[in-house]
Formats: sequence, structure tokens, C-alpha cells
Amino acid sequence: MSAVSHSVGPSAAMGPAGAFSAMHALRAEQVRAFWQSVERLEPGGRIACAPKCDVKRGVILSGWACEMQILPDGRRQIFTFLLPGDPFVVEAPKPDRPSRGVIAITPLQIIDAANPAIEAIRSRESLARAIELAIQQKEARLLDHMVRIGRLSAPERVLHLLLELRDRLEAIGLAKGDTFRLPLTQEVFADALGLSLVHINRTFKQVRRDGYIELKCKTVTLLNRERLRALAFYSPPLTSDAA
Amino acid sequence: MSAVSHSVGPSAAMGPAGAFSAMHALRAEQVRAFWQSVERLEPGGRIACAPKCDVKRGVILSGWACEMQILPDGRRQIFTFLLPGDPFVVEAPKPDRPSRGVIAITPLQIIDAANPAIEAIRSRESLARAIELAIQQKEARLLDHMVRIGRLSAPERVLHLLLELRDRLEAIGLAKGDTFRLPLTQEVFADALGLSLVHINRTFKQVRRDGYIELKCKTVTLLNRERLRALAFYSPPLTSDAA
DNA sequence: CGAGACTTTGACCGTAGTCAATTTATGTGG
DNA sequence: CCACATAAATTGACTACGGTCAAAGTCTCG
Repeated sequence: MSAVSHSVGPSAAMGPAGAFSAMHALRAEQVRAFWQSVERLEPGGRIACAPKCDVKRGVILSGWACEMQILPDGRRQIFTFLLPGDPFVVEAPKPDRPSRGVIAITPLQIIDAANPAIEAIRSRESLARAIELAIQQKEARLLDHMVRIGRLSAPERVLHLLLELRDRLEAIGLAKGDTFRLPLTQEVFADALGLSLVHINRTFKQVRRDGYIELKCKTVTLLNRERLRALAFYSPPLTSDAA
Repeated sequence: MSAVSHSVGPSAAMGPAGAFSAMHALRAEQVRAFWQSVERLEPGGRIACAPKCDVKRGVILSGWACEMQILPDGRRQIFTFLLPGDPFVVEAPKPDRPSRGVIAITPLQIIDAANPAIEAIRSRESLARAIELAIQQKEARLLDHMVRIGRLSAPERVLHLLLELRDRLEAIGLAKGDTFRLPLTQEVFADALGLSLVHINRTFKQVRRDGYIELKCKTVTLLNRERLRALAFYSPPLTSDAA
């Protein structure tokens, strides 16, 4: 159920960041082959690459995932959230390397970029451009996340992240106005923002009390987004004017 | 003086990360043209791209620089340090965008990648590979930095960063064993590690007192690197085995 | 209903921030 | 080479943000 509510619908994928915006032009047979090769993961599941390969590329079709690293110690840092349409790369875990990986947060559907079903559309220049843009935006988000973690206070971090997620979800049709579904536990939030679970809880309480957001049933509403943007020093992402 | 001590020497640039490792095979005339087109910056200077262009690519020849962002508020976050041999990209500042940029920490020598003097060697596959590797390593360092800021304590952050800098400096011949020159003010350290100036000062005092490092006259010595690596959860970078 | 995951709260502690002053380089002109 | 100006490092006193520990309350789901 919850997987469905996080999927890109047939038209939702047409957003600027949707890597599959060219899909409507495919023949039915290709579409069938495509859906047959979709891989599914349960929450907590880790995207692994095939035994022989040392790298796997793919795209999120539905659901939320995150890229993260776990210290030998148990501490965890989440680098990015992956939403439908986002491309990803995972490398085979090597001994003596930091254990980084992509794990599913909700039920997840992904497709391997090496899949023959995707080869057919890989060459379309519209897809190539979409992927190019996605990579560029991801780079920018990494730096945003660094500022968040390094220089913002706890309430600023939370609001800044919510603003980013809203923009990204709206771009793929999963947010209506200032309201969207947020399928994250507070623990995940904590690991993304470099805070403790308990402190995240208190910070949410605070930003709710202060009238910045509403939050019920995993659904968030940002109250007065303009004010929040100024407050958390958030700038929306570029849309597509890049060279 | 201090610029010289941070330069890559003719042989120092031969390290794995040195983008100019193929330079020894150039003709004298090309080398002359090359050095004539080197740009210089004083500490605090910002690398700007030409008035018309919206992007500038280049490589650090000597000195230290950093990529950073300043919040409207004055708070600053440093993303990466750039050392001799490191490629960089700066974009023209756009209104309403976060003000990110590259600024010189020490006197700096850089060369524009669009320079004709560099065109001659651009096509060499050894250079292309070096740049490829440099970009890959940089990506990895960004994530390392995120873990540092998000999940490590102040002493861990300091030691982790020093370990990284040592490895990178050694790769370009600017560190002998566990000792190297560190031309950073504590304020820069603070802005890189997401801490306050005062706290950085106290943390340095502590790691010195605890026998983890020696620090005199801007020169650091790491005492027992193995122990520090375990303590700060540091993994050295990949050298060159990537596909 | 019971088990387990997630959220919420309280009490307390410790790391790190702020403010302000002092000391120590570093540098510059005379 | 010295006097002064400025940047950088250092220290103290105090505050506060965020972490830890522990318990209780909610929510799901079999």
C-alpha cells in the first residue's frame, strides 16, 4: 500500500527530474519487458550488485531509499535520500573500505541500468539530458546537506531538509502544494541530520509548536514556505537551464 | 616564501593524483607557454570566471585553496581543500543562489583548463585517467567529510581531517612521513569542521596534550598514525585500481 | 491480545558555542 | 632594529544546545 503511494504514476514521471520522461514513446512490448525486469526490495533491504560485478547502476522507480555509511562503531550517516526517478550507483563492499551503501526505506522498486529493457531508451538524448541534470542536482544537494549538517541549528536542519524534500517530491508529482507524505522514521531523520533520535523528536515538537509545520500521520505541511526558506537559508534547486 | 613551500616540484607532480604527471614529455616551448599563462592569487582571493563565461575549470598548480559557501548570515562552511594537482570548477555567482566559491588560502597558482597551453596535453590518455581518478577521489572525500561533520566528535574530526590531508600531501610529495606543513588558520579549520574557532583551539590543545599530534610553527606531526586511524575511523583513499 | 517498532517525555550530563580579554606572532614604516 | 598595528592563538567564565539513559506511551500487525 505504502509502496503505491510513493510511486511515480504514468504522468508523474514526466517531471524535469524524471529519468523516464521519454517512456511514453516506447512500444508496448518494450514496456512489458521493462516491468518484468523491475527489482523489488523491502524496507531495510540493501541494494547489492551481482556477485561478479563490482558496480551496479540503476534508477529508483518507486519508494524511498538512502545512501549511507555505518561506522565500525555503529554510528550511521545518511548522505542523500533517493526518490523515484533518481539514478544511483553502488559498489561492491571491499574489505578495509568504509561500508557505504544504498538501503530501502520504504518498499522499493528499482531497475538496473544495465538491463536490456532499458537499453532501448538509453540512447534517447532526452534521457541522457535528464540523467545529466539529475547528477548535477545531486552534487548540489550533497553540498546543501553539508551546510545543513555543518552550520545549521537543529530546527534549521529539519526545516531545510523538509523544504528540499518538498521541492523534489513536487517535481515528480508526489507533493501537492505544501503538503506531502514523509515515510521516514525519526531515527532516519536523526542519522541524516547528524543528530540524536531524541533530539530530533524534540525538535519536531518545537517546530510544530512554533507553527512552522504541521505533521500528522506521516504527512507534513509546511506553513508559510517563504518564511521557512528565509529562516533555514534554503534555496530551491535549479530546474533545467544548465548547459 | 610560503607559496614555494606549497608548490609541487618538477618531480613531486608525478604522484598518482597529479594531473600533470605527463608533463615531462612536453616540448620546452609548450612548457614556456604553459608557465606564462599561470594565474596567481593572494590569500583570501576568490577564483572568478571570465565576465562572459558561466563556468571556469582549472587545476591548482601550487598553494592551498578551499571550496566553500557563506550563508547570508555570515556562517561559512568549507566543503573541500584543494591542493596542488587538484582540478576545480567554479560557476558564475547567480542572484538568489547560494554563494559558493573557491578561495585561496595561501598564495595560489592555477591554470585554466581552457588554456591553449594545456590543450596540447589534454588529449593524452594518461592525463584523462588522472583527472578521472581525481574526480572519483574527490567524490569520496566529500562523503568522508560528511561523516566527519555529521557523526564524529571534535577530536575525531580534527584527527580524521589531518589524516586525510597527510595522505593527500604525501601523494604529491609535500609530506615526509608523518610530518607536513599545514598553512591553515584555526578559523579555517573551524569552518571546515563545523565547529567554532574557540572550540577548535581547545581541541588542538587536547589532542596535543593527549599525545596524538605535535604542532609547532604550522608544522604537524602525527604520532602513531595507525592508532589515529582506528581512533578517528579513517580509511585511506584508493590509489588507482579503479576501472 | 501480545510482540516489536516507533514516538514521546523526564532527568541529567557533557560537548560545544558565546563573549570578552589577554597573549603571541606577523608585519610595516620609521 | 624598534614601535606600533593587525592578525592569530589562547584562556576564562558562563551558557545552551544537543546527547544519553531510562521509562512510558502509541501504533501495527500477526
